[in-house]
Amino acid sequence: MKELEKTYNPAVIEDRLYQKWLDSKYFHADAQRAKREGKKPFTIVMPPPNITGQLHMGHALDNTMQDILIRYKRMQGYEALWQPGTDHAAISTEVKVIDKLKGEGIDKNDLGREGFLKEVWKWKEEYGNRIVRQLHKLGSSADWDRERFTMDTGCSEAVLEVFERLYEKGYIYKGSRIINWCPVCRTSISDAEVEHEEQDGFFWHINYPIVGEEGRFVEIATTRPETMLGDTAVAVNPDDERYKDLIGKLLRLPLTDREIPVIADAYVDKEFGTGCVKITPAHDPNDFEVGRRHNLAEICMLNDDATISIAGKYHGMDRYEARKAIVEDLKTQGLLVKVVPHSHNVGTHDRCGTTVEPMVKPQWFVRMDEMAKPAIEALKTGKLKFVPESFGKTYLHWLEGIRDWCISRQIWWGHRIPAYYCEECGEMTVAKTMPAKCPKCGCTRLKQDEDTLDTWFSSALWPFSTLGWPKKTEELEFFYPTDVLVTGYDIIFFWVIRMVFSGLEQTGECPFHTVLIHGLVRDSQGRKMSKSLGNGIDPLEVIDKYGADALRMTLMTGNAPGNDMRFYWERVEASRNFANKVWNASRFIMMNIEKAPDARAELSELTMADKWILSKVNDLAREVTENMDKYELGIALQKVYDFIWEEFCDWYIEMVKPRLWDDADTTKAAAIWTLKTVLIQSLKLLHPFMPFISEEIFCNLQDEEPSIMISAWPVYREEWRFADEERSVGTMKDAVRAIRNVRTSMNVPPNKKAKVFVVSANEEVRGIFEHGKVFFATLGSASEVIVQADKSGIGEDAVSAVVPHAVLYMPFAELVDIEKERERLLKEEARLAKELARSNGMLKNERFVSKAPKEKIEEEKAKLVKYEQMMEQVKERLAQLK
RNA sequence: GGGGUCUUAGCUCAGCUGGGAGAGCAUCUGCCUUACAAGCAGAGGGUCACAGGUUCGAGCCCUGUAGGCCCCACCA
Repeated sequence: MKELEKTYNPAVIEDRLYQKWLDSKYFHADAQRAKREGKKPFTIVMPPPNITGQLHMGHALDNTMQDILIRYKRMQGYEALWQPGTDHAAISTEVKVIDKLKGEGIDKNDLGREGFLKEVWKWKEEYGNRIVRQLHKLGSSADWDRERFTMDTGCSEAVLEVFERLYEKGYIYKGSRIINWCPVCRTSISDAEVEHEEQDGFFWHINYPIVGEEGRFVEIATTRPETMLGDTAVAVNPDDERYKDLIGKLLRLPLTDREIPVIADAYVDKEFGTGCVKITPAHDPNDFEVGRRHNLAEICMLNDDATISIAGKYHGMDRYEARKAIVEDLKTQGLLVKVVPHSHNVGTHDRCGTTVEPMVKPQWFVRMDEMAKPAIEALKTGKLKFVPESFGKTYLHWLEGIRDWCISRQIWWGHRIPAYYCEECGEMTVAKTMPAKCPKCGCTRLKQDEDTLDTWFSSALWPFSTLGWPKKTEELEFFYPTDVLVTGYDIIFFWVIRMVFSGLEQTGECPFHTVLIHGLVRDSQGRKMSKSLGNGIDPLEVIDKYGADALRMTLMTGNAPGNDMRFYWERVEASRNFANKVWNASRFIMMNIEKAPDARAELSELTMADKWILSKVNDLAREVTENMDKYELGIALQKVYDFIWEEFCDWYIEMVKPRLWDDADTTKAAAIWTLKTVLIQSLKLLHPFMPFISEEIFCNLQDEEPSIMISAWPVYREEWRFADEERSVGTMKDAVRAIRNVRTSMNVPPNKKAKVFVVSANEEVRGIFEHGKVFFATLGSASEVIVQADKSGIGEDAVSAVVPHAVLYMPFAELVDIEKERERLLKEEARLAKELARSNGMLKNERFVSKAPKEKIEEEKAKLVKYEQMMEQVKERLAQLK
């Protein structure tokens, strides 16, 4: 056992302990060993952070929650695997490396595909592990020996396997369809990657002249006038009486030499706008559908960088530049009817914020209709659960309206699509490796598809690809399906849903049974932490200043699943203070153990107080376990906190002090044994939340076990249940509080000790107070405690306090203020009267007595008796004071 | 347009299956009491958004209203 410093200093302890845990392989899960030892698996896959990432508060929260669950289950005797790894983060990484190269004066295209990829891998080697090291600082007990990367050989193999399987099943197809295009990143993106934001814009009303009818026009309204260059029709509702005669006629498309037809389609809303809609099949998702229904041409009028591709005046202009010019020209020609302010939704790319352009391009898609079904079923049958449950609705809602998933990206960093084209006949072959020759014409010149896969395609396989799938590994067999997935509500669509349908499709199993959702960590004003606002708080800074335990505790207290939270430094301080409290209580206990290193005690030798606290910590273990099992981590931590600070430190330790100070006390050994036992139990319950401080104290406190993290989680023990002692100490606490109250209200200085008379007609109660005498000295500044059945020997100059079943008298002679005491008693009388009224009201209510459960009625009756007795005492005392 | 969620002490938030309103911070009053002033003891402070309903009993369940936040959605 070592001497501990006076204040807790996390900095010197945390790195050392983390290294010890790593060296001891405590984080490592082993299927073989587990099977040998008959252990059951408990598995969590870590959401792989991007290799471009830096640890932020979201990661800190996410990983703290996972670590808590993993440490808890590990202590419960499960073979707990926390599978870590990183994500290649396709677009994010590519953009980052392009930027870096740009800074060095290098253009991506000059390097070529091979050269560029080399640069990205170099970048990954250099920076890709940064976030992993940062996760270490947090205390994450992930199995780093199994760390994976979405583009390592195994995960890539899984990607190829899945792609091939889905292609052969017809679930993956290539087609020319309308997709979201990011003109800055120059790639397609999926629907989920588009963020909609409300923007103020305009409605431009434009006249399209009717061919052959001089002076007659069709008025359309648009928010994107430049797209008219791609118009191939104007549509009206077939039932719209106003335009019936127009259907089939031709219009002259202004600013072009083209003529376009008026068509009828039910998609058009008669009530909205002018009732006439310009149709641009190549640049609007609705128009695209209309166009396909009517066999309209799809005229692409934009280049990949959103400049105008159509030959003529506007060629090469940026889309917004062109918009201005076109509006100007229409005005000049007198075709612009009016401009109306109009706010509408604009889609932007979530990575770069650029307004996306819908475009028709040949892309790869995953058909979703069939695969969505089992994923929906999984939730409905309870195979999959969300915590909190309400997110299940979000999940269902999205799956039920799901559209095909665009998986191809026009970037280089990522898994290249395993499709090969014959340069001779154009035949396409999908295969894991390049075929030796074209299966159709036998030509040996084949070329791989240029596109790569959406980064979420590989992370969708994460729960099983990391365990060796498609190989039937021992790990996969033992640890899969995993148990809990912890993540923020913001990536349910991106990731959770895709993991579920991929897992069900490829392995036949739901990849996890529970999805534990957390919210966002916001700044103190409730704003999202963001780079642009500069309001982010670096978790590493918090760890530096206050320790990882304090950060973890801050993130876990007062936080319910799925709810956002705000970050306050004051809360970190409160957490740090708690760590210090634990530290000092332990220091106190160790000092006393040193004085009596061999203290041991049998349960029968324990005093009332010892049994009380043992019983309390026993209850705590049961309750905390229940909360943990229900994922109520915040509540569990709150209970541990309250127990340690209030019950253990403020009450028990104080109660025990006189026994420790008295060399002749025969119950000293029992006290020391109890202190140590209760502390160890508390530390174990605290460990998942605050792993470092609990480990440090645990190891200093005893030599039998090497680490708290592999010690056994406390279970409820019948022999530690002491209901009588819990009640008795409850009575004692009431009495002590009453004494303190009286003293404070009389302004009695703490150093002025006073005799306390306890008067109770109840023999049992007198017995309790006799037992409790010891700790009245420190807790109630009592110089002496005299327990008796009546008031004999107590002078008129004593102050009184009524507690259940007893009245306390303190002779303060010169300090006594009859008026003040009367005030206190009257206040108490009023309070009791209220309680009695409530209690009586309930018990006299026939319907309550006949319908309420028995134990509730009994409970109420007991309260009534207690209050009646106290009321009697108060009245008696008041009468005396007259 | 659809869905979700929130409204509880001055501030930030807990409150598990309905059974006497809680925490942290802040405020006020005493204390350097031999583990801890990052502490100890005490105090004040709430028509649990509003209106109905179910129930013996509602912060909790149901309906509606108001306000806030979020997500989804192809009204040009």
